[in-house]
Amino acid sequence: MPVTLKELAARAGVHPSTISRVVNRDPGLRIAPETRARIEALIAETRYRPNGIARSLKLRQTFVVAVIIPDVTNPLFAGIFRGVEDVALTRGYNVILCNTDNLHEREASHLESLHARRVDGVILASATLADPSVARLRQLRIPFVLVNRYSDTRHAFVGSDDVAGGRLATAHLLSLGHRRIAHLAGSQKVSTSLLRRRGYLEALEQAGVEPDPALIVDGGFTEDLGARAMERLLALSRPPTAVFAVNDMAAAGAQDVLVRRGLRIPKDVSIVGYNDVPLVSRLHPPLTTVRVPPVRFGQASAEILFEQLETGTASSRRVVFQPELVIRASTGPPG
Amino acid sequence: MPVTLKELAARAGVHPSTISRVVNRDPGLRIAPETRARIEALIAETRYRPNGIARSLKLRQTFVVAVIIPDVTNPLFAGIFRGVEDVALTRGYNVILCNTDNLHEREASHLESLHARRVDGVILASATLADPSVARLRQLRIPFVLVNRYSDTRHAFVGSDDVAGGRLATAHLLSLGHRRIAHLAGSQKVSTSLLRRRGYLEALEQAGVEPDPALIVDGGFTEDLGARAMERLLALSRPPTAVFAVNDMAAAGAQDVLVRRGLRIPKDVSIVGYNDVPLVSRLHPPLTTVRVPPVRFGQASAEILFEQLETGTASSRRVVFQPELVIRASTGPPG
DNA sequence: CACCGTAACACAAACGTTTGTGCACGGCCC
DNA sequence: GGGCCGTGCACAAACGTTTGTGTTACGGTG
Repeated sequence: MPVTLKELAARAGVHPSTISRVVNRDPGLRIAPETRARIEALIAETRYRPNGIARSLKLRQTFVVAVIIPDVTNPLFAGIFRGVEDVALTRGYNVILCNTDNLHEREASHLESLHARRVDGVILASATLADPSVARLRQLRIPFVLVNRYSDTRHAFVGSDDVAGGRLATAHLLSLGHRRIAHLAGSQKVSTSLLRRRGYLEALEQAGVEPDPALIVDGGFTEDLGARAMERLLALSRPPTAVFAVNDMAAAGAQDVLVRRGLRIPKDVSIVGYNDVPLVSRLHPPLTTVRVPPVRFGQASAEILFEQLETGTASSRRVVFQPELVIRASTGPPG
Repeated sequence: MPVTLKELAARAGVHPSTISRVVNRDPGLRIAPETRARIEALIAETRYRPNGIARSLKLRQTFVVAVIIPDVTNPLFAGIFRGVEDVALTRGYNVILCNTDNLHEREASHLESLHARRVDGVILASATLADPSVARLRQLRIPFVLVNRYSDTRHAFVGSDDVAGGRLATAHLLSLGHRRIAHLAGSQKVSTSLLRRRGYLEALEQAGVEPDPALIVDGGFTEDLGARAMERLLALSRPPTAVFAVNDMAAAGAQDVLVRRGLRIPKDVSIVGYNDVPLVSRLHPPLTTVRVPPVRFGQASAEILFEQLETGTASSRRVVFQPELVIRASTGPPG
């Protein structure tokens, strides 16, 4: 049971409020130097730390923010978290991490819990399009910023230009001479997937190649789902010569089935991923991918959040980074 | 500004304590069915959620635990986090995540902050041998459990048998015929590194091969450090025919320099990693490694922590999992 | 009819802070 | 010597709960 203000006050022979003021360096405090010295000595001696709970209750501020993501196990989201933690620490904040596994129900349940805890703000990386959770956040008047994905364009958001990313990847394949380019799309309920697909379509159109619906397969974000999608593509009468995957894990899954089938990459099939997560540069062959800066996502979103906390007004700032194509050995001219 | 107990009480025409008791389903509460109905309707209508801060202050319990790890970006620690979050959620707990980057200072600073917040418990995955933070945790009387690494053997701990893991990896290489087996050791300040190295030495001894100090190079846990260590090994007059790395990232780094030098794996050099993180199975060649169950680490440690919270007594339970060798294509007989 | 038990609540203190205001005392000025 | 001002604190309310202990009214009992 740690020391309390009252106990310190009793030992110092002063009123608790006095202790409080020296702890908080109240600028309006007029105090005798010797009294202050006595109190400070006592504080140091007892290693007194104010009870954050009581403090929060009084101040109506918890100095805690939460980040909600689909899954930390995904390096993209882990990076985002690092970014927000970085800036949160400099402000004396701690951060609660919530994984949703892309389940709306879990997201909603986390939200209620975070509300009950009165977190000062939320950074949401798991938003789906028209996500009911963001409506709830507004209703609860919890400051928040969307990151990586957005639910609609009215809210503060930081991410990257996914349309441009999709275009980048697809244009790269087109420039290599590919015409039958497949797309391993993610869930169309999330903005990133939707936009990358749009970028894909735009690039095709711009190159004058007619998109083939059969070449667009809705998969998911995991190795497993990427692999299954790839299998469906290979079953086609005219399989693609290249595939653009919605993320690196799906690409890795696809790559795996290609290798198992004895197909050569990029000779038989070129492949490009998205995110540039660790180790994809060491795949066989090293994966061409679109790089985004997850840590900066986190930092920027945290900064916007704190801005909101300071001004007390919801912002609708949008900061979008430009993705970067990193060309490795998984792409080449069609054989 | 959310509804408070008092407001509800006023609107329901009862005393706040009554509302509190129905919210908390106080078993000793005798209440008129109609009053209860009225209150429950009001609760539902206003979506009232008790202020967790006030609750925590009164109950002296925050229902928050913290997980302290070196870096979430490492899938091992991400997995541990998922494990603890899983079980924490079922108990109505949220979890704060803290990254230390293996910096004692950051660890200590996090600890003070967590103490000020009065978290109910801590799960520490970043402990070094004789870690001062562990001493501090005891001093602060914060229930905690060590995971993956330990600081000394007196405290609750969950992890795996790293000596066995080191033996497993080394014995595998020995059985393939290797005699000059190098070890990319991590920091000898952390138990995992120390123990894996011990396992390595034990296996050598058991096989009757004299360990060569030149073949043991202290590196670190990153790709970069693994790469540099590998370079030093290759500069030796008699380089090793196999290397056992303290973790997968170091192994990947080592693998990269081997490939760049035009050496064939496993023909020229065999390599084995540790942890079996995602994608190492898709490296070129797929990495032989020692698998540990990070999520179960997290779950088990959380369960021990909650056990301590319930009984109110510090435990010194140790649960250790047996690591598993998974043999892939990065290991083979010496060429 | 006095008494008691019980149902159905109300009361108030406490958790550990923060902060606006109040107050006593001493010194200075005129 | 009275008034005034500044210094150095003390006082108390408030933040939103929880919970042990009253308190009231009513119905039943002997």
